[in-house]
Amino acid sequence: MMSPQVTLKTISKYTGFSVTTVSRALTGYNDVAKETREIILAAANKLGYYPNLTARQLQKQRNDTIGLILPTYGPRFNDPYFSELIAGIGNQLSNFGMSLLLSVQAPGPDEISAYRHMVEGKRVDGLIVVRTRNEDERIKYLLTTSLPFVVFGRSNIGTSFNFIDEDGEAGVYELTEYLISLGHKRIGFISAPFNLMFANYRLEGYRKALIDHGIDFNLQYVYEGDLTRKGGELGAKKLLSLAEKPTAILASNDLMALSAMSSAQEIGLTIGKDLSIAGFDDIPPSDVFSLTTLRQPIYHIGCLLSSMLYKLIQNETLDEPQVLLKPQLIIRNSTGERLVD
Amino acid sequence: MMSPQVTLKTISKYTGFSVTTVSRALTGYNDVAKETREIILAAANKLGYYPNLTARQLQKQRNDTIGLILPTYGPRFNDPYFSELIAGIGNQLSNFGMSLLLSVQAPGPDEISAYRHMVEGKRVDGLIVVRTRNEDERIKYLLTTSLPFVVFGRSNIGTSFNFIDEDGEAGVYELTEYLISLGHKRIGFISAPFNLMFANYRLEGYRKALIDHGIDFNLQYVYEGDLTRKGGELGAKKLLSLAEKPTAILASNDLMALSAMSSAQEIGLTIGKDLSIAGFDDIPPSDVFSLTTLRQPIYHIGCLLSSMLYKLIQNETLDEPQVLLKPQLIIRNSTGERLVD
DNA sequence: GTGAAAGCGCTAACAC
DNA sequence: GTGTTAGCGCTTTCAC
Repeated sequence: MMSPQVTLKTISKYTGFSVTTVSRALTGYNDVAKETREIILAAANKLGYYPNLTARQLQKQRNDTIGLILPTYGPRFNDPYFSELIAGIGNQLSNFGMSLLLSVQAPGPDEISAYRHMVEGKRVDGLIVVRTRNEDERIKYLLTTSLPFVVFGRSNIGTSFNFIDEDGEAGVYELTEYLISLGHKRIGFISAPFNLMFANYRLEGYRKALIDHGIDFNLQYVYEGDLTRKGGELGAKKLLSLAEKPTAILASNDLMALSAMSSAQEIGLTIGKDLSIAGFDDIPPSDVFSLTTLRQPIYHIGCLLSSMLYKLIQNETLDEPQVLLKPQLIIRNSTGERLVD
Repeated sequence: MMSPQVTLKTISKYTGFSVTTVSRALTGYNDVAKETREIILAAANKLGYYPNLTARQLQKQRNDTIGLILPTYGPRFNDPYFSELIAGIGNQLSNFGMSLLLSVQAPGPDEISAYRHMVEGKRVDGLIVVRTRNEDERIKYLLTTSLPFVVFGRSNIGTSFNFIDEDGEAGVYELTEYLISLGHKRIGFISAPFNLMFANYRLEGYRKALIDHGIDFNLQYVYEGDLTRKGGELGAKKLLSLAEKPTAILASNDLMALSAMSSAQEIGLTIGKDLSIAGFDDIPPSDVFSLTTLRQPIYHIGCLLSSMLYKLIQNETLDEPQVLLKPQLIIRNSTGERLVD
């Protein structure tokens, strides 16, 4: 209960062996007499010894902990897939006996402080950066330190770094091409905020597919959404109020796609017939609503991020320091042949 | 860059003052000469000093960190609202200058080890327990330690502890009553796994409302789902294959409600007319699909959990050690008057 | 005001 | 094999 902490010293006094010997016996050194070890183990067990991890960390200059700072805003602004990502990162980490130190910090002036706190306060052995942005200052900062880190996403900072990313461009290209093959010519695009790197890749896939098939890329058909329900709704409204309405709409994430879907239904359109809709992510409800989408193996990405970082921390070199995963096109009923003009 | 760590000693040597004085100047003690402080501050700044948090923790016997162990399984088994909860916990925590140590550990034999690791390894100043279960052993364990902790959810362990929970029973009672008021008499219930406490409260609200309105509580109308899409689908199929089909279905969470909705639509039922459906949580897509549901202020609950725990850690007493929040009934179009027999 | 000394709990180098 | 000593970087008595 409120018992004073049991330390090596306690066991040392109890058994008569020195603190050093106790330490060695407990950490499994083999230059300890078998009998001694047994005595010490028994005592430790009896007294309920558990090593003080902080002390060990200070001594070893290693925390067995990695950091993750979630760039999230207030309520309802969180990607549901962050939990999936964290689950992947965390599960893999526990295989390595490491833990995750997590902070939540909205992008802005305090963000780098949060990074400094972890890095310069020597709280973590490595860091994972997620949701990259244009000229990402977090990455720039980390490059000035010697701390190992891996990034989920790419960024145009002019220096190379270790990352894993989904190939949004290739994915959306394939999806757009699929829509074109269904006869669609006017395809709207509800984008994520342009300062997010993935938004650009996805948009680019869309643009290229259009061009490659002789369709004009027209900014009128692009709406910059905010990744939330609201964004999808506003995007759908704007695109569907154009004189020459799109017959298909692509959204940069499923949440916006789903809400665009619902907006369209409200004004009487039948999805997959009057209007085709597709998203990106394949979050659980997408399946439920038969949304055509691109699946990101987000849990798996989390595992991979942990593994890569762990290797870096162990000073191993990565055989694949930059991984690009192709998302999988999942065709469901929200997309269909162009029937209207 | 790879520069050796700048410590108090470095500054001490650089300025000629003792380590003690440097420490006092930097932590803002006022018994340091103004001039001395300025010299030291300047040096610290110039050398890029940042305190080693691990060392400080060891000395202070305090980590400014709280722990959270996510009881989650593999991919696709994660409640999307965990990210919302974490965002709330984390954001509030940073207001207190504290961080969050997070582990992921599926329920099972290793789970308590994960708790012991945090608690007995003295890695955290307090702990948050989420998703309570019957006879929750995690809580039992924590009660044997002297570590402050708060729980999201209640449990029948026979001892009282600090918690915050949503009043699932009252919520579902109100919702069931609402359905009854619409004329529904045969109401199906897709439950969460019975070992989860919240499942029982919600089921109980349903049961009581039926009884109170003279409707038999019949276990045939209850299906134990697994909280995933699949559970909702199987639940809907089972319930809708009964000889006396329900005219309304309640689900213990939105994800199951949404997939039940979709299953029903597939066999030609119009939601809100032929069949009413309601859920619990109000996750983002629920809004989109006009699902009647009970809203849990999950982000806010996260904030509250942090605040409560912080107070406990500061040795303050809680004026409200056990909080029960009434969820808010959100009526949308998935529920309507009973039209069929 | 400032410094010397001790100690948080642990590990590691070196002796014996 | 085991103990002594030192030290990770910090804070905190206690002198002066």
